[in-house]
Amino acid sequence: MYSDSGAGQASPDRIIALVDCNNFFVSCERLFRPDLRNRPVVVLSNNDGCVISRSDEAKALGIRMGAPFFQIGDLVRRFRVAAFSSNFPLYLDISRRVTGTLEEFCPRLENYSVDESFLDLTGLNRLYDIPEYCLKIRETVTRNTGIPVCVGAAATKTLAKAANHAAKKHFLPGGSVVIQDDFQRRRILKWTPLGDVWGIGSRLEPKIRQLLHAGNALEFAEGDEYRLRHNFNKTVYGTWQELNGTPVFDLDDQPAPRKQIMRSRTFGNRITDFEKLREALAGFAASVMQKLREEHQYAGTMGVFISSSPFDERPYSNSASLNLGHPVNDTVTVLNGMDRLLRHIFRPGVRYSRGGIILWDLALTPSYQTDLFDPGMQPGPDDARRKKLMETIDRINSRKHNTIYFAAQGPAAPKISRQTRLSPAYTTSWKDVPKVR
DNA sequence: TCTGGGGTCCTAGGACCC
DNA sequence: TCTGGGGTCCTAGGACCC
Repeated sequence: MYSDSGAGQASPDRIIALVDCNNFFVSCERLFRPDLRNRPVVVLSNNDGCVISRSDEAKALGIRMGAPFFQIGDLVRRFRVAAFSSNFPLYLDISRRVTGTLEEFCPRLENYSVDESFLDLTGLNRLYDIPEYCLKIRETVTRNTGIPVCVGAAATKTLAKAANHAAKKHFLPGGSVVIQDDFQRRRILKWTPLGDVWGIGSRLEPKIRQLLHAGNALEFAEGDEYRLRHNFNKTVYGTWQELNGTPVFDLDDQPAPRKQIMRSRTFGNRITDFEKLREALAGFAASVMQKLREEHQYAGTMGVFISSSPFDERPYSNSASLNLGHPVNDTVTVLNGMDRLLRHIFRPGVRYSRGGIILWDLALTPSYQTDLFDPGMQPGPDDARRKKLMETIDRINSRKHNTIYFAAQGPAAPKISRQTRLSPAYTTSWKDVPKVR
């Protein structure tokens, strides 16, 4: 993430654009439901628990990000708010289409999240007028995919974020803001509340406000460098430098393989029974191992965690981990490990509301060669059979999720959470493709 | 019995992001 | 009754070694 070299010595025409989809999950749902165009719409988290995406109309009603759905029941009924369970396969598919369009504009691109990409436009100012180019990106994405986006561009990622934020909040028209000189930089930063700066969250905001007497991004950027460096860590200092136009965070267009993978859910109903809990965790294990194999990785360490609701009178949570000896990618080994770990931390009488599996020490090879002289570490015929079995299961399940599952997952394997407001899988499942009459 | 400093490695916890 | 899921990075402090 940090520049290895040349931080602060970027070419004078370095320009990074951030393209951010507006209300992304809601916009995806609206693609196939044009009748929802001017209605308030929200998308809900797992178990239809919290609001995780809101249309402008829903925001105007005062529905907060993360609001528990059951708490806004009145608003939902009174204003006919359309609510959807989250449909991640759909959102991922649309996300890929957006990225595909962006690639036509810029070869160097970082997919920062499902709804945001950084584009390196450095050098293009010799061929194009950058503000015009950004507007064209915006129009083309919307035309090709139906998803509205905003664009912000500047010399650093943090400034591009601020510019994008300004475009989104309708500070400036056109849905695109480009910072090209110091006057524009100061103007945008003055409009940006401190807590909206990328990298400044709810814990740091009051501390910075107090120590640097800063209420907005400009006052933060002009705060005393010495005080800053002696009171905060280097990430905060990096953010400060970026607001002042010095690049610190590089474009990460070739992300390293991830370092951990996990699967966890809040259960649709509380679980007290050991067997039921084990079945739920077996489902997470199967899912996380499939993901691991998809990414051609092997795990060296696994962990299990379980907890009651934090709102319980006497909350309980615990976790345990296990060194797997050598990196593995077969589900059976992890299911056995999960069983051992769970027996260790399971406490009877607790109403469990959540659990999960984590894998660490990921590697791209099984690394049998750790000990050439120990025949126990060589791949044997069992490993080959196991490998073949996993490949077969993955191939079948890639066509239809959970067609084959492990006995440990129990008879109710696919149903751990409640999703009562799911939209059809318009783009990823043939049977749900909309029909033209 | 008491007494030193410096280095590395690991882990837990805290902060952030979307 | 009902409160998301999946990541990253940084730092402090303990264990251990010489």
